[in-house]
Amino acid sequence: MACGGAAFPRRASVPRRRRFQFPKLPKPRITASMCLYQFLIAVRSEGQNLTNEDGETTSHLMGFFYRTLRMMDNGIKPIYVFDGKPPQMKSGELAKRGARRAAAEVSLKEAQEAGEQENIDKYTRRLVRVTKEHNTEVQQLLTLMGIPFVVAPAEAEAQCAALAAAGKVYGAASEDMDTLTFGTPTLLRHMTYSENRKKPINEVSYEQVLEGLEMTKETFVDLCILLGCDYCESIRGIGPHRALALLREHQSIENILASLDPDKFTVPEDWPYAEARRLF
DNA sequence: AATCTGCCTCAAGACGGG
DNA sequence: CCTTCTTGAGGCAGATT
DNA sequence: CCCGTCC
Repeated sequence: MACGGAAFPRRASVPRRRRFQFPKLPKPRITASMCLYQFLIAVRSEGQNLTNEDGETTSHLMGFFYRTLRMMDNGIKPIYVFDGKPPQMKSGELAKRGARRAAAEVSLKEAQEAGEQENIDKYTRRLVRVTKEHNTEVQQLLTLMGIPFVVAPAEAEAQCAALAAAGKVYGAASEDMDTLTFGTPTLLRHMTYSENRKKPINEVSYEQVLEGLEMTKETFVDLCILLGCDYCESIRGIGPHRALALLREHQSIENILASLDPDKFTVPEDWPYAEARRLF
């Protein structure tokens, strides 16, 4: 999502390089849906997913199995969090996605007709879709492995943040900055990066972010809304820098709106920023 | 001149032998 | 009625100050 | 590290 790293000055995060690819931490929570996508897209051989003898896909199971073992080897006890019902999306976003998918389908067909294997692989990956069965199968695997998991009532990020805030787990592992907006005390980024990507695990402290930005929880939430979260549009022409500057000056979206030059910036009609705020 | 925003595109795991 | 669901990073052009 | 293989 769009609450991107660009919004956060480097001092707000605490990078830690470790000898192992995972830190020695007790119980981070990990959002599972993105893992599913990654495994289904990446775990392939000659363009095909790995399968059992009946032709059923096993890429996601391989991925979860080995990654979880690796974490256990490094002294981490993960708790996976699955998304509950899908988030209600903006209709514009949905349309865009449909268009992208359709474009990929056309490109795939062209590649197939031209016999361009490289492009066939590329567009096949772009069309990967995670099903309910994939989710169920992974949950079954985790059960058999004795690894706990939770199915969130709604968004996994919110659930992660809630349990981290309650002190049940060390932190939330996610690439999604919304997790921080939901109030996770500790956000672990790049937790699932493979070793060859050479990225250090990034431990972000909510408190230090607020301190570094000199913001309160309330202004931080407003900042994320201005940057464009999953729940509502952002204001065209206002990106990270202006959003930060405006909030520094005015403290809240209401105050900003009151002083914003309507000739320069167009605020979306019926802009539901208050609803978005309530969700965080 | 130096920023800043927005749009485009791409790529996405893990293991182990040599 | 069903097929549930993606996203971050980096590069670039053009607008803006 | 590189690259074939995992199913």
